This record gives sequence, structure tokens and C-alpha cells, in this order.
Amino acid sequence: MNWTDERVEQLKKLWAEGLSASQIAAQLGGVSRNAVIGKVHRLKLSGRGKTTSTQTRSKKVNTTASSGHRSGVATSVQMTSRVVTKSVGATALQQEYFADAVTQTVMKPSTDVVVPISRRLELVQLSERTCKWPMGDPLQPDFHFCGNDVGEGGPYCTYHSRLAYQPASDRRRVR
DNA sequence: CCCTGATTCGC
DNA sequence: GCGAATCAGG
Repeated sequence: MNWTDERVEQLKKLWAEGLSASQIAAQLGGVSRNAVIGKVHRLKLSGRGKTTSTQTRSKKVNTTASSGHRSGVATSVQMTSRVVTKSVGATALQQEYFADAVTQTVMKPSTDVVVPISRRLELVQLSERTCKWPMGDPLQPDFHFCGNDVGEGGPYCTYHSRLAYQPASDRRRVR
């Protein structure tokens, strides 16, 4: 695979949005993260503005869910995440993660659930240490995997190992 | 161990 | 120019 104008353009865009080299590589397909980094350097766009150090591990966020008035449904959820808190595009991404978390809470209302936020990994980014819980509908373009740390070496993280998978289409309106 | 970007250097 | 291997680091 070679660097067509199209691919270079997408590389620039994704890099500017703050995605990591491996994420970009997975999205472009056909290239390794090294290839991406190499290209980034050759294009001389390494300095990504103010790239806050990545790898924010276990960042806690307290949020009040505005939905789910019904009894039993937790209205306050503490979420744990390894999600990166970078500059620009990251804010929007975090909101997406939150949306996922809320959906999960609704589908399985229980008190004081610690909801892991999706790292939105592509299939090729999964390893033995990443949660393989599918997020979204497999038929949709934004389908991805949880990607958080797996608990006791299982295929899913501690949260998802307690759930049974259902396609997103069946998950909707549990209320 | 997981991951990150940076650099080198043979191709 | 390309990218695998390697390095340094969180």
C-alpha cells in the first residue's frame, strides 16, 4: 500500500485530531503504526500542537445521568476510563464514550456500577489483554470493541464479563 | 505488560 | 521515500 494523496490527507486529519499512530494505522489499514509515525515525520507535522501526554490511566469522572428517572436505575454513575484527555477532538470523543456508558447502564441497571468506558479499539488492535466486548452494531461503520483491560485474563473486562451480548438494535429501549 | 512517539538505517 | 527495528518513556 502506498501513500496516495487521499491517504495522506486522512493521515493529516486524524493526526491533527489527536489520534495515536496505532489508531490511525488501524483506520487507514495496510500500514503499521511505525509507517504512520515515519510518514508523520517526513511530512514534518510531528508537533501536534499541545499534545498532552497520552495514556491517562484510570481517570475517574463523576457524572449525573439526566435520563432514567425510574426507580432502580442509578442516576449517578462513576466511570473508570483509560481514555485520553487531549485537546480538541477529544472532548467530542469523550462524549461519545459517555453515551456508550449510559446505554450500558440503562440496559443493565444496577447500583453503583463502575462502567468502563470504551477505548474504541479496532479489531486489529485487540490483544490478549484487551476487552473484546463488541460496542455498537456489527453492521454499522462505527462498530468497535471495548478494549479496556481484561480482568482475570478473560476475554472481557470485569464489567463486560458480567453481561451477555446483544446487538445494539436489540438493546435499544429497555426502558 | 500495556501503550506512546522518536530515531535510525537498510532497502 | 518507506517502514521495521529499536529506543526512551508514561
